[in-house]
Amino acid sequence: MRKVVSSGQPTIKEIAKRLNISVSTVSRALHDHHSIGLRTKARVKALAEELNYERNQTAVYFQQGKTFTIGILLPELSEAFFSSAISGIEDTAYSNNYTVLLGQSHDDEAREKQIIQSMKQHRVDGCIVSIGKNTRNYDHFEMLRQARIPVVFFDRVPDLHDIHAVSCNLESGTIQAVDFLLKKGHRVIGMINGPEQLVASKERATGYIKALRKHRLKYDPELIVNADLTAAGTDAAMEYLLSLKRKVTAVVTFNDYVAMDAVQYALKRKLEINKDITFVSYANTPVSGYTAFPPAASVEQFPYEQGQAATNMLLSLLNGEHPLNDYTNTIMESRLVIHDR
Amino acid sequence: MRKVVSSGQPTIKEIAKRLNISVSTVSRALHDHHSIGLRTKARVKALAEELNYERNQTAVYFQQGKTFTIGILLPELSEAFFSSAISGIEDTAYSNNYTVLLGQSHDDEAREKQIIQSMKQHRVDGCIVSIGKNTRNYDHFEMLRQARIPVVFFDRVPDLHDIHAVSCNLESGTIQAVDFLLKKGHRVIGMINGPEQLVASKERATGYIKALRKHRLKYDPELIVNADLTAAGTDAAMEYLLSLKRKVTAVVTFNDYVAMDAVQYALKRKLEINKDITFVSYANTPVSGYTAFPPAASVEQFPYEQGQAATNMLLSLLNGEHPLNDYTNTIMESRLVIHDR
DNA sequence: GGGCTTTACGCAAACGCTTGCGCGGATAAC
DNA sequence: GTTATCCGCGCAAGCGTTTGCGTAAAGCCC
Repeated sequence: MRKVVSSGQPTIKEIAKRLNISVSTVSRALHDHHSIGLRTKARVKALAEELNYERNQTAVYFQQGKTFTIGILLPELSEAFFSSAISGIEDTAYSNNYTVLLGQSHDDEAREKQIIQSMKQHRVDGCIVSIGKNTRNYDHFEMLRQARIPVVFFDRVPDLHDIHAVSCNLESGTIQAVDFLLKKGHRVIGMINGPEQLVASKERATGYIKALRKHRLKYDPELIVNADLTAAGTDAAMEYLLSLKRKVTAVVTFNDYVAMDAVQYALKRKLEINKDITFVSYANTPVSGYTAFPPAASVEQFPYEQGQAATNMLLSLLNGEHPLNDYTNTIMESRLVIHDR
Repeated sequence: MRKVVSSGQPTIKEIAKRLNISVSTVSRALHDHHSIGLRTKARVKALAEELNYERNQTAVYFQQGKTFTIGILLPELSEAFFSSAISGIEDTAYSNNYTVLLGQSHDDEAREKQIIQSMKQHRVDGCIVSIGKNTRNYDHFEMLRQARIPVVFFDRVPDLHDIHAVSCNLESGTIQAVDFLLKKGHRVIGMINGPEQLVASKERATGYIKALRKHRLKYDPELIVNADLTAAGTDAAMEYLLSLKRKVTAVVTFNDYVAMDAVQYALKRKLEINKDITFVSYANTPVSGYTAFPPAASVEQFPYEQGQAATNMLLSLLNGEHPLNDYTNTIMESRLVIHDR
């Protein structure tokens, strides 16, 4: 017969043989099943302990069709926002006895699809996903749905209605941000927004517009520019904003990294930060506190908490506490954190 | 019999039945086994395609005793160094068809042990580990060895000889760093080092001493202080260094975060950075480029490359290309990156 | 003491897949 | 025409665990 790679790990079969009882009895004894006598239980447990027995989870997973594993798909692990989110996800997954399988898409749609495929093959119980900024096709998630694998999206959420999602209401944060700038006297406020298809970009834009309307100010579409979040893209966006006839005195940037790049560009153009031009941003990255010119304020998006919330939602889907087809979009409030008054 | 939770996913059994052939034939056909006729292969593949068949990996894992999964244990996912490292690990694992299971210890030894335990139960093929800064007991890794699960340590490596490890030679980097400061005229150089039991701390210390010796300068043990890497610990260390009789004009800090905290402390003490006091650090964190007072130089530790190297090493252990008991310590050279001349 | 329930355990199937081996039939070699 | 060779496929075991059901033995009540 086939060569068995004896891993040396003892099995319940082994225990059963040594004790002259059946494997089912051993299994039940180890699970404290009521129908097993106290003496047998004790003997089984003692021997298990002695042999250093450890349940073969792969066998259990296979048998039960459940892996107690959740897949996480993110664009980029090394981005601060996502690494905090992961941290939140891993923590709550861990305390619910789930483990976490990881994949990064690097914002590449093809790789995203492959990772989802691989997770499906791994038979993860569910997924937590933040889509890449270029992803426009959602077939791979549709496949997950057909395989009955629940997915919770967070932060970068596809623009669909029939999904589970956790995200931060950036509209309100944006309103706070623009309010803040208006109160400081700024009237021409630019915005470096992200890729158009991101829900987050839309929320920022509408927040921006609503804030202006609240103050009975006219909205000038020229002032919002969509960028690709790279340093070069940010430079181009800044160049554009500074080239407008109306003099831009403040800019709302997509996130703190964009803000840092924008600051660098402004410095190159000999502008004085917080005087000639003021920046307000998103993410409230801790390191920005150490920077030379941190944004005057930043919208905190609570990545760790978003991770927790997404995981909790997924867990309640997995436990059947929440019906799979009852799509909910948990929205967390963002909050403007003011660094410089 | 037991209720089967029909996941709807077709199995080879199903295919076999529909085609009136045996499961073994189907299995072999899908694997392009030479002993299966071309016609049958085609028929099987066509039907598999049509039914959207997908191999149940949990079954394969179980049957083969291999999971194509590697476990990663790190102190803190949200630390820039580690998130870069993860990124490198995930990338190389991915391109070798391995997936990645994740756990963070938060520098807590108990949690570290639990995670290792969980990974062992998950039957990961191998592990990549960076130990917590408080970990002093290595029993959990000994258990992995007994279970024949190879482990590659990286960055934070336990002080043992019979392990596989990838790390950065901080001694050479430290020599470069101290050289740099000496050439700038500094003669009293402090060092805020990490916890004593970390190998990295020892390397930093010996590098420091060797650099002085190279320049025929006497080594004053008072100038090296071990800290715990928290902001408070850094403050205390700075307070101590600044209280010495000999006036410290430069400080080598354990990493960029410590450097940032130290800078903040110095500012509070009304010291002028790069004049009254100069900092040199480790990690070369990208954000430090944006900070008001980046360290004058930083020792790059190549986290992404360390992650890659560790993964490659683990893979060659798993493929049997490298014997399990041939313990090697791959050492990558660190390199001083000078920001401010 | 007969019928009942309870206690404590064993039997065997099932989860989906891989693989060593056996075997019938076609083909090639002599 | 006989024997050796090879092709194409099926049989069945086995991976470790769980679990529905069957069943002895023991205990209970009247």
